[in-house]
Amino acid sequence: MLRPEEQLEQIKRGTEEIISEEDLLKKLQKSYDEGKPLRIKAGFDPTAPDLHLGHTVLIQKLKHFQDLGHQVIFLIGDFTGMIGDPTGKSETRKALTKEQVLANAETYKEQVFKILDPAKTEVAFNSTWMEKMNSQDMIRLASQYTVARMLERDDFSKRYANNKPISIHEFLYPLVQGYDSVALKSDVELGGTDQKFNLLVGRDLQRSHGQAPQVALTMPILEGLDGVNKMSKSLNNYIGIAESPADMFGKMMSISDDLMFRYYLLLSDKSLSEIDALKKAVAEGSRHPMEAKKELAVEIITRFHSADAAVKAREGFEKIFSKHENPDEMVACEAKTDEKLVDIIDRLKFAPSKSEARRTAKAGGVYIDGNKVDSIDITLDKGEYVLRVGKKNFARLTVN
RNA sequence: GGGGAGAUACCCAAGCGGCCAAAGGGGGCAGACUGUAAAUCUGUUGUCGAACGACUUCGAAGGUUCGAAUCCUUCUCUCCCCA
Repeated sequence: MLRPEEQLEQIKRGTEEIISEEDLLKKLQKSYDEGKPLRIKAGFDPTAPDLHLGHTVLIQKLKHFQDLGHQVIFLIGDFTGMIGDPTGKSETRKALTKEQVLANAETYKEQVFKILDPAKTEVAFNSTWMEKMNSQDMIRLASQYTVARMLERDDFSKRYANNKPISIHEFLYPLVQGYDSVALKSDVELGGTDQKFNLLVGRDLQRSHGQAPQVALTMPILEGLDGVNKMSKSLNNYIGIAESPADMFGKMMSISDDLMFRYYLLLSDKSLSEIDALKKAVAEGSRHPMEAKKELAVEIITRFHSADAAVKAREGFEKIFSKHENPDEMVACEAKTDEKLVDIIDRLKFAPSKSEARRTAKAGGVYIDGNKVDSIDITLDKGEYVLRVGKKNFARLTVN
């Protein structure tokens, strides 16, 4: 085991805030002296079954703890998922059904073990203890916090100020999450910066239950592909870790240069000094930003797929977008001479509706063998064609 | 419990009897320019239909009217003030 100071150095990398560093060092020291691993908790709301790079910022940090020999607890908030986390939301979330929550939790586990070692990870569900609580217990828990303190929370106070509804049950969310820390006797809890409030509630509740308060460690929130909003499935600005190498590569290349360095900082395994050097080289013009971006894409794809897949994704991308050639693999589609092009596009689901397909064509986004087609209310003669709709949709079309 | 305001398309937001498939902005999509960058500019943005057009949509259900997002009734939801 590494010495506490060295451990702290590794843990600190990339973190937003540690409350408090002093507490953490003490806990690390104690763990070191007694040879007892710390209990590291991170909770996940099972609303989104597909993990994306935004989630991995945190999971990577869990991995760091795991590699240092500490006990990682992957907490699935199946109970809280039925409440719906109000964090960062401008509106009340819809509650999930029990079935949805459990199904989502399964997919979660599968994906998270691409990063964490399943043998060294404790998986917990907060319904285990929450469902045993009766109404009295719940009220007792609720009595430990005040409305004024709840309203200190940024998203609550904003909603309150903007005349937006806040349901009472949303106040329970931070309390339950805090109580999870009591139930798990966690030493450290990890979360995004938006979780800071919830993590701190955990400290308070632990204290009032006679436990040493956990250290709250927050990680920065990863911006989505738009570079503004946080990466999330509902905003459709994410890169899913289960996505194909080609999709990952394409999405990675579409981010701005500024965002690329942000991604380097939070996602790459490169050391901080390497990243700084790269930034400098790009600023001086000795490195092309596109090259740096491709490298990052390759690194990420290698992590979730393989080095081989990453190289192939890069080659495929260069072929289509740099050399303007057709991709190696295209959807094959057969059609008859009397089938209209609109219907073929509709059948291939290259557009959400036929009207949309017509609009795309009118805007010049439909190509046959590289030539723009302005009307898609046409039929094709017998033969082989390459159909392209928009930037990404290609099909090998056989008309007979 | 009493009084007031409100619910419009993916989001914000105008419209307050026909000219409303519904202004404007954001976002999305496509094009130009590029590094599939970003920024900028242009077009477009309910569905079906080649097109004339037809159909569905302004919280929900009824009603008035030749005609309703707009008026009336009931209901659902939200916010504010007072208790």
